[in-house]
Amino acid sequence: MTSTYHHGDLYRQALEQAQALLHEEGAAAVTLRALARRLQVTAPALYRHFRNRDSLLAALAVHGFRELRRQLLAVRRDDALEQLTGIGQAYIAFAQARPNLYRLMFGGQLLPRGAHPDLDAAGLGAFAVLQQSIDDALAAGYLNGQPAGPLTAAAWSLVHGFAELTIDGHLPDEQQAPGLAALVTRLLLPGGPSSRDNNNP
Amino acid sequence: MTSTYHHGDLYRQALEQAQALLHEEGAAAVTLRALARRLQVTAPALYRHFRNRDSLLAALAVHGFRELRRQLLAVRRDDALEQLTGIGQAYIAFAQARPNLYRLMFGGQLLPRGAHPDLDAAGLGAFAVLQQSIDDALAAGYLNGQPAGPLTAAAWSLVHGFAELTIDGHLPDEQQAPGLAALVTRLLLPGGPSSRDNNNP
DNA sequence: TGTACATCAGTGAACGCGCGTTCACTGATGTAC
DNA sequence: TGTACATCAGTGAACGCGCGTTCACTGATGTAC
Repeated sequence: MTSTYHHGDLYRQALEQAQALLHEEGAAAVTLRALARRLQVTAPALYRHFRNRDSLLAALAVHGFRELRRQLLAVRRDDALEQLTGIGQAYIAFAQARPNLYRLMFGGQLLPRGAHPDLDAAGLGAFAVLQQSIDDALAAGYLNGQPAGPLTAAAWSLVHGFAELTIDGHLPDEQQAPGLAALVTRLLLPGGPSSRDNNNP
Repeated sequence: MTSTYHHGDLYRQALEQAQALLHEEGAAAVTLRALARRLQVTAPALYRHFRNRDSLLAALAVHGFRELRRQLLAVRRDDALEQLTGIGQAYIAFAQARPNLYRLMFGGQLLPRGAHPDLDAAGLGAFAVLQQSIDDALAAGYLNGQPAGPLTAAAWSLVHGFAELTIDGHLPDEQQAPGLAALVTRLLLPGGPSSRDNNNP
């Protein structure tokens, strides 16, 4: 029992510690050896649970996308337009709370598309929530009936761009980011924030 | 003369080949040794021209920001609103033409803010062009007089987000990206593309 | 114009590092009878 | 209930790799007189 042989829980603990490592030091620091040190286990032991380093990273990203989807699904507002902006803000909050995870998920360099089918599916799962809420807003008569495709691309671009710019410190006034996020997500709406209440259908 | 001693032009050629290496294989592949191989020179020779690897990468990013600024300044449209969307599209085109350079410039992990003053200044120089064109659009009575700060953040988020999503292959319909970029940059405008011509001041 | 010499910009060998991964192994666990 | 044995999940040593960087050096260049 005191022996570390047959740890019993290594897979779960490895994922947990890999998430911590990613959060604290970024994707480049998530090496099998560093993870093994953290788990007080030899590095080859990890090969019982992960095919190689790449699939460890892919597993982290998959978990990230599923958690993102969960958080977006948790947003519940009565009005379809409020729902849409709420989802946008939840999206931004997710990225700001876990910048290194978010970079791994969207970095593009570390995890080439197509190499990990699970990963692609998990990404689409998160994307679908945003897409649905745009469809709902359109069905409710909002957004001037603009075509859904470009609208979705624009909405996603806006929140993704804002998230990345803030977590990388590129926006000058980052200190006021919370309020800024709300304003920014509303700017996409017809007429902008100042006219939101008096000229919608 | 046939000797490689006193190459004479190593700094310029090193920058050039480093740009090529970055473009072809990404920032991780820009190592001093790989660059030296490409230049048919020993690695320590590069230390005559760059303090270390990090400042080589910083030099690449600085050149990137200056080129981006140049391309944004080259946009010239009569109407202030056309100017703004033109700049947005030029921005997106820059990122799509040099994805690896763009990732290096905005990656955030590779080159921490504050470590390279030249780099921060070059970044602000590019940002200023976008900011100016928003100020101009506001002065011309466009954009419903919304506050310039959030507007600038939103505009930058939109083009940055769209650029990143497309170069990383995250947008489903990437094949139609050229037309999509035009549509997306117009969505920020009051009323969206369909009503752009008939309800502006 | 010629020569001594300082300086500049390369070379070649070497350092230590951490990494992913493979290999033969061994101790712990669970199962069939 | 006890035992033989297959299987599972670790260990420890080792491999080869490419990297950034330092060091003492040397060949080429330019300048002062």
